[in-house]
Amino acid sequence: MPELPEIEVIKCGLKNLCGKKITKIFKSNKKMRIESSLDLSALEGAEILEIARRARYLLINLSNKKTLILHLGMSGKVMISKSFKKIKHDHFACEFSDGLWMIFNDTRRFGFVDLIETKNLKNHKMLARLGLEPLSDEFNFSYLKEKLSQKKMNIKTAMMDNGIVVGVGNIYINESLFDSGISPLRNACDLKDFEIKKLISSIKKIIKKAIDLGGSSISDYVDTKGDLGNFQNSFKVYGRENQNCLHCKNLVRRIVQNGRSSFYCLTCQK
DNA sequence: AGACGTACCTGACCGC
DNA sequence: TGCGGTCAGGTACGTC
Repeated sequence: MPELPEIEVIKCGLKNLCGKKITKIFKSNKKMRIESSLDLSALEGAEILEIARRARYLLINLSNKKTLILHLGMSGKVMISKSFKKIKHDHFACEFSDGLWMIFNDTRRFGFVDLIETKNLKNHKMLARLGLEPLSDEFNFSYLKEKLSQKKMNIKTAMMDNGIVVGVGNIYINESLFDSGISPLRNACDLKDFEIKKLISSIKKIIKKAIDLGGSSISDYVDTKGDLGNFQNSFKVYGRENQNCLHCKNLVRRIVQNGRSSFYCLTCQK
């Protein structure tokens, strides 16, 4: 499933679409999580100016002052192909003047495709209330200390709150808490200063490494060329229930917090 | 207002 | 072989 590193890898894979003109649109009649604000046929004739990313949203800025927003949900894929033969779960595709196609396929339809006036982008209901990018300089000790001081919930759930920091999903928060030696059960507001600092550096380190390795391929993530990522081979706790902790050899435990699996080591994470 | 639970969706997997 | 149940999880929304 795509988290921030996977979206970043896909963004880079789409960069060579810049300068291309959209000539044709395909849209399935299956309902996505949210319906497009503008008629997608307005894409035809537009040129791609820039590919950007905010949180888990891919933002494709167009010459007609509109922005195409793609969200991959749990199972979305974006592929670049020399032809388009519709297969199951293809929900959106556009052809460019050189014959290339960009195809959006999403088995579980947790994702969506939306077209919006670029000037209204910041007010889009999915983008308006987002917290900081984890790799930004603003995501630092003083910011996180302030945010966590208001949170009575456990640290794992708190860090998955998009209003604090974006793009850190279940895999990366599990790995980051293990790396920083912090139990997912700790109250967010009880973390010591040194623990907050360690957690921030772990998150930044792990997300950077995941981007370098091409993202994590579990279930069905692939990049725009259909290649798998490699970060899943670096997991230290995620998905390792009842296996030995790589540091102390005790068993990795699995619990459920806020309806999501948490994996952690009782000995290494306090 | 903050915290928590649930719905959305499909395919893989498991036990009988 | 097949069938029903469970799980995966980002996000919005409903409820207390």
